[in-house]
Amino acid sequence: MACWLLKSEPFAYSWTQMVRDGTTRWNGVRNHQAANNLKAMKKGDKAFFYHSNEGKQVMGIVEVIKEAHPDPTDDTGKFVMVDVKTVKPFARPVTLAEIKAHPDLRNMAFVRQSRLSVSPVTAGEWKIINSLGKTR
DNA sequence: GCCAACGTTGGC
DNA sequence: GCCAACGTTGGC
Repeated sequence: MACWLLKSEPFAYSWTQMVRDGTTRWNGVRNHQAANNLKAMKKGDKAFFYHSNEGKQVMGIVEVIKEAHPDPTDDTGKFVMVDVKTVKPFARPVTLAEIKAHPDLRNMAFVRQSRLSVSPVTAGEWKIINSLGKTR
């Protein structure tokens, strides 16, 4: 199982809405590197749901339930989306400041490349953030 | 509100 | 095919 991090602006699509919806289509990605990450996702992969801008914290965990398929909101027909479902919220959101302050997390792909909206997470990073978020 | 990082566009 | 100009994202 691979792990990922999905970024969303709370004003565009918030964790609250994710929990309310239960499942959602992760559309709107228009960056090739992010799209390549979407294409690499397999059913059953897990991902952190991160609030960018307002919030700047990891809110919880979602799971890929449908692998990359065409994004109908893309006129060019080149970009894809995946479908995800809510798994569980963190008891305590993990902030960007905490991640940057942690020696084993400060080199995470999404910290180093802040504009990348879909990024890979290593098994070690996954474990640490889970324990910080008090899930298990 | 500012600015760094980075992607895209368009002139050559 | 290069690169300057410009736009966008996202942290501060």
